[in-house]
Amino acid sequence: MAKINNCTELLSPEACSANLMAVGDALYAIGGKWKLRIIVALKTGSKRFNELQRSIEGISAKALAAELKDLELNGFVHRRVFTGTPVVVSYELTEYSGTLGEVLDALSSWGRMHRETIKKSMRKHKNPVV
Amino acid sequence: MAKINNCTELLSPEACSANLMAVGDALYAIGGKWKLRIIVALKTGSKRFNELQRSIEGISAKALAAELKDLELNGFVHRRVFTGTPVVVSYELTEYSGTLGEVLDALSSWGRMHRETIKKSMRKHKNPVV
DNA sequence: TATAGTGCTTACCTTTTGTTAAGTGCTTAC
DNA sequence: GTAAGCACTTAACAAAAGGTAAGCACTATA
Repeated sequence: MAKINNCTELLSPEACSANLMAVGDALYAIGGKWKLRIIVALKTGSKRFNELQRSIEGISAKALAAELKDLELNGFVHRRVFTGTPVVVSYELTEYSGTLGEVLDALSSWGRMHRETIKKSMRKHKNPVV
Repeated sequence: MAKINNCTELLSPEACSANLMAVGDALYAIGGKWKLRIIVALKTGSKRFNELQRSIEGISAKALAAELKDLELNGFVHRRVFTGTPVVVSYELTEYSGTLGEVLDALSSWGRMHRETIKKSMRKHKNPVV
C-alpha cells in the first residue's frame, strides 16, 4: 500500500538506452526458449545428451543439439567425449556460465513469486481453471 | 584462477527441477524478443505508442501492439487513453512490473559484462570484426 | 533374434514470430 | 491542398524456430 516500489525510480533517457543495449546483448546470448533451461539443468553437474533431454521437458533432440552447439561456441558449456563403447558425451557448465548466477537466481525467484501471484489471483476470482 | 565460482555449487536434482519450473514460468511471462525491452523502455516513465516504437530499435507497430496487449493483460503495463484530438494513448509500468527490478538489474549488468568480455576476446585474437 | 540404449543428423513439415505496406479518421502545420 | 503526426489494424508474406520420424553404427540385454 504505502510501499515504495522500484518502478517509481525513473531512469534518465541515457541510462535507459544503455540498459536497452545491455538487455539486448544479454537476450542475444542467452535468450530463447531453451538456453537458460539447459544451463539450469546442468547446475546439478555434468549430464549426458539423453540425460539432459530427459530432464528438460519438451525439448527435442534436434533443438537440444543445436542449442548445445551454440552454448559451447559461446563458452557456457564444455563438451567432453569419452571414447569407448558406446561413446559417451558429457556436457558441463564452464566457469564463465557461473557469471550467470545472479541472473538465474533473480529469474527463478521471480518465477516462483509470479506463480504464487497467479495462483492467488485465480483463487480470488473463484475461477479454478485446470 | 584460484577463484571459487558459483558454478561449482551443485544443485540437488529436486532443487534443479524446481528451478527449471521457476525459470520456465518466468520465461513464459517475460520471455521472447520484446517484452523485457518494452519494460526497460518504459522505465523512463510513461510513453506513447509511437514514442515507444522509436525508442525500441527494430520493433514494428504490429509487434509492439501485440506485445503491449499481452503485457497489459498480464499486469505489467497500464494503458491510459486521453480522449481528445488526436487521441493520445500512454503506456506506463504498473507496480507489479516493479517486482522485476532484480531480474532487470541482473540481466543488464550481465549484458554489460558480457559485451566487455566479447570485446576483450576479440582484441586478444587480433580479429577486430566490425 | 529383437529391443533398447548410446549421441546425434537429416529431411520434411508446422507453428510462431515478425516484417512491410497500406489504410483509417481526424487535426495541425506548411 | 498536401504532408505529417496520432494509434493503431489488416492482409500478405517471409524467416526463424521447432517438432516428428527415421536412420546410423554399435552393444548389451531379454
